[in-house]
Amino acid sequence: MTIDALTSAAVAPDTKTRSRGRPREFDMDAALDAALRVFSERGYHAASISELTEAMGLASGSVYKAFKDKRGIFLAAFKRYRQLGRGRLEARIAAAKTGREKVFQMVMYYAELSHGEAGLKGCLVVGGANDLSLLDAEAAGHVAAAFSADEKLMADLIRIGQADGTIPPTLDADATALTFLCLTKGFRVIGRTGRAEEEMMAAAEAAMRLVT
Amino acid sequence: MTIDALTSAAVAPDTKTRSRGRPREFDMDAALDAALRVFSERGYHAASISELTEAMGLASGSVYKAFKDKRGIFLAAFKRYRQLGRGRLEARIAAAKTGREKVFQMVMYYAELSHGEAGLKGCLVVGGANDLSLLDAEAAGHVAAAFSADEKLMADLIRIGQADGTIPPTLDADATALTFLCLTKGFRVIGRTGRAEEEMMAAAEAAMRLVT
DNA sequence: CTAATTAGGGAATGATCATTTCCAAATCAA
DNA sequence: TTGATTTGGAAATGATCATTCCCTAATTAG
Repeated sequence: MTIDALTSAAVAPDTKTRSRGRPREFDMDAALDAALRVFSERGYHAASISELTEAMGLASGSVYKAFKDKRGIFLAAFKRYRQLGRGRLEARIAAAKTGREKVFQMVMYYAELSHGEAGLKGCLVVGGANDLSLLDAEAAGHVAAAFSADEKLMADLIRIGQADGTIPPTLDADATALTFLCLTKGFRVIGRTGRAEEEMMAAAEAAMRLVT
Repeated sequence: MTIDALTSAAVAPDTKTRSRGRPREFDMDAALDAALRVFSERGYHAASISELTEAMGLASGSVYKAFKDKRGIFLAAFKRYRQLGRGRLEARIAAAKTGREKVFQMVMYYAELSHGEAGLKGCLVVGGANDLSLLDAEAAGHVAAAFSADEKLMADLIRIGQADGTIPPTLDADATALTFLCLTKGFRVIGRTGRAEEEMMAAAEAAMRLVT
């Protein structure tokens, strides 16, 4: 599934095309960054429209011009969160040379997001899985797609390592990819309780035994 | 921290001592089981008092006689959830002979909770970490204590394995215990998206490389 | 038996929530 | 310029939420 498929019709407006009428004054990306922060820290249900609008620097009326409803804000913020995160992750992976090192960089990426203050603020995808999986089938689909994308990426990296000789060819790449997926999402859960950087780094290092 | 320390004063009443006045008619444990199901499936904030009281088979007035407030219901349900889960986990571990097998049983315990319908319903501790970590310091403390207890238990099991020769003595028991903790809580997150039993079992098997 | 106490439950209560309405301001099409 | 269109924003709206009140019922203490 592509990330473009994330936005359902009329949930969020076009960011670029010039249309008639008064032009939008606020920066959509900045507003979504603010919204995403509120949703991530407080969770979907505890994030009130007043908190969202205040963080976004907009009146509620303006928000409802730009988004269909609270769910629409969430879905748009979720899409942006995935795009930004995926970009940062891919840049790190590209800089690593071997398959094994790419796997390590992916694990480290999530470990580094999961300690200290950043860790306390949580992950929008993990939060979405908790808050919406049984209540919103479409949102649940986006969450599952985000997990699947990570799982597939990790499986690809493992196979690269198996091809270049840095990961044993005998291990089950798909099963190990799911193990790594659970591990990295678990980092984000444990990170919400406030963990030291050294602890998370050590856990990431220990995890590399999975591909040894 | 002991599990007894979970209940703050006046949050939930004594279950046993006979007092004056009309005796309680409902079964506290059954009511808490119902409440923890609602909290686990819907999350703390999406669980309304009406849903809770309906599931518990009580009127709202009766619930507020037995608990201080919604938070009190949650804390009592959380305490019961931990007690029940810990008991089941310890029974499984006790049945295993070697340290390595005890570790495997602990991983399998969480893997089995994380597939199919049970997996979709989520984990109250993981949900608590997501819903309350930044909003309720006391609840956050209970969540952190639950994680710490699992982490310590896992570290103990690894050391048993290192002592009986089933786990390499060279590996870092504490770091690996945290890795396993993240992994098992990640199981519960991924389980919310609906995973097949075979997938989760394979991921649990693959995870045993961490102690190989 | 009577008074005190506690539980059960349904009907208020007041706060907060998501959403809508309405009007002024800014742009485009003609 | 004029009209249509869209945004910004403050105030209103109606629903839902957690919580309290109040009355009845069941028990214990004396």
